[in-house]
Amino acid sequence: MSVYTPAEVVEETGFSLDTLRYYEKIGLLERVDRNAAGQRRFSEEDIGWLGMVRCLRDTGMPIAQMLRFAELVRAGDHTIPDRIKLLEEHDHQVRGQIDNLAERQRYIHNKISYYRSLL
Amino acid sequence: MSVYTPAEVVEETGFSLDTLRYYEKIGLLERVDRNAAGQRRFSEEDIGWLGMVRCLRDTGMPIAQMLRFAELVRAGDHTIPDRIKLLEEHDHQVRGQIDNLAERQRYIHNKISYYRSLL
DNA sequence: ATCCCACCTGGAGTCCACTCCAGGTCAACG
DNA sequence: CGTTGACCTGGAGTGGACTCCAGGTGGGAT
Repeated sequence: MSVYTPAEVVEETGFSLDTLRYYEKIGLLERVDRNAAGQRRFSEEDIGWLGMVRCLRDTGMPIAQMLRFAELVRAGDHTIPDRIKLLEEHDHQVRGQIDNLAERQRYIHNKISYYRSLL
Repeated sequence: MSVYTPAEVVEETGFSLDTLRYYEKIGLLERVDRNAAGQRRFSEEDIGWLGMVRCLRDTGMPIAQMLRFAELVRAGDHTIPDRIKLLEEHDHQVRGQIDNLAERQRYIHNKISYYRSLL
């Protein structure tokens, strides 16, 4: 089982070291292992979880909801239906965001066309 | 020329009254007319501009950049090429957001499928 | 006439998600 | 052996975008 130093995780996940520490502090990331010197050594699982966190964060999920999801994950397999439900709701949310952006984009295109017509 | 009371603008634009005042205070909204009692009376143009602001805001443009755009608009017609440039750049930004969301959404779908496979 | 409710102003407070800081430890490199 | 430099902790600070508050005015319905 390979482990990752903080610098490697920063590189791998794109989160800053401060953000990783913050996520651990608030419990979004479960207590990360330490080496003898007290330095973090992230596991493969931590990396995987951080991939999920990145996805949820980048699709606009608030930290509070990610925490709820994290708790479901920790609570064990019997929460899988709840996790599916949460992700499906979030998926709808994301679809809504995309549709909304596409619609706003049409407005922007119209505006650009209008401006061009004035030249 | 019809005018709108604050309550009507709130209704029409979906911005809160506090947000409208805030936008005026920072100059995102040009000084709105007042009636004899000092109450705001928004013009048709204000409404139109607020539509643009809503579009830009909802596509994630930071206030600082909206302010730049507002200044271009106020500076007159010779800034139209600059406005087109700004909007085109923002349009790319929005396209990027949409693509990114769509990609993240695939991740979410995979995760949901995976969870379903465990049931 | 009176009462309420929509407004007004300047300024303070809030929320979120980080980000930075001070002061300290350890391992390695030259 | 000294000095980086990567890392640690707890806690304070930041930035963006509002949101709320206190104290006050004015106009319209009853």
